[in-house]
Amino acid sequence: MSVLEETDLRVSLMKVTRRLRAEKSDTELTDSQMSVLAVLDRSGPLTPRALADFERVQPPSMTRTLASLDARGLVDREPDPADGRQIIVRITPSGAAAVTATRRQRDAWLARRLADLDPEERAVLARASQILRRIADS
Amino acid sequence: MSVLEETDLRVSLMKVTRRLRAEKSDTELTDSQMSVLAVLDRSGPLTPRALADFERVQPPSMTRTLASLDARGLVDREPDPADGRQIIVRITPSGAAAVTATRRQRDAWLARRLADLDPEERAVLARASQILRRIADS
DNA sequence: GGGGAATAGTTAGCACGGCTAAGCAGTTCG
DNA sequence: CGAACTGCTTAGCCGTGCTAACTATTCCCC
Repeated sequence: MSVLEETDLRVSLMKVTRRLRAEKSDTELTDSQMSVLAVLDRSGPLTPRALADFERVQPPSMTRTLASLDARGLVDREPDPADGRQIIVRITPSGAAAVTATRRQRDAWLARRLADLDPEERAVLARASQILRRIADS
Repeated sequence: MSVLEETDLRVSLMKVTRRLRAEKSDTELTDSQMSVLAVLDRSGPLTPRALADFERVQPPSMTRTLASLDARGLVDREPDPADGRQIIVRITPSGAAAVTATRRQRDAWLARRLADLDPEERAVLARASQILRRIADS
């Protein structure tokens, strides 16, 4: 078995991610917008601070992303009745629909590439996906 | 065996790449600047057009990135003696040093994570690296 | 050889999303 | 009560993606 070189893996990761990132269309949400919506869709209502921490972003950056999502009606922002400093961000039905639509569009490029692989290679990527997730969260 | 979902793989890739990107050296090179320098370091002098195509970016974006690298003395831009329309971009010794420094730092972060894996997991990532490279180049 | 088409690079201007600094409102606690 | 802390926002800088439009040069075909 080949030796795993950090540089090789890193370059592969960045290259394929750059390709993925390039696969956008006009109607599509940006990376950060999509990512925030996906978190809200999966985890339920959160505060801006919690979202910023999760995305490893500073609070002002999250404010801007949320303002943009709010303006498009994809999220709601309501004051927290229990703590006047906090805001509760909630995904709207329209936002949830956008998550689904955008995800589908985004996955299309990758799905086409995966379709060209043989089952064993797909299995490798499935396992790698889990391992990389663990690394990213560490 | 788990099913490979495009979304899972895509999110894993983007998450870990985001973490990697955060590991920049003190020289404060951005991802795109670093990427261009790395290409020049590996492939030798290139034209802006060639760099733009390689990075899958429009020429004006590359112009700006190159201007910034030029201003920092990390690349040189000289007219092509053979074709008056073209420019030849060349990495400087200082630019090559920046590549090495950043690469070392990013590899270090990843190397620490890989060290926590067992050999079988590392083998999976080694194979995935090759598969992803092929996908990125497709 | 001359003239239009194509190519290379740039400039201008917009959008977006990182960041820090600073400010305001609300909460906590000595 | 008042000072310190927390949560969010605003203001403003920067990098980098884009398109449109411009200049300069080269190519190619009549």
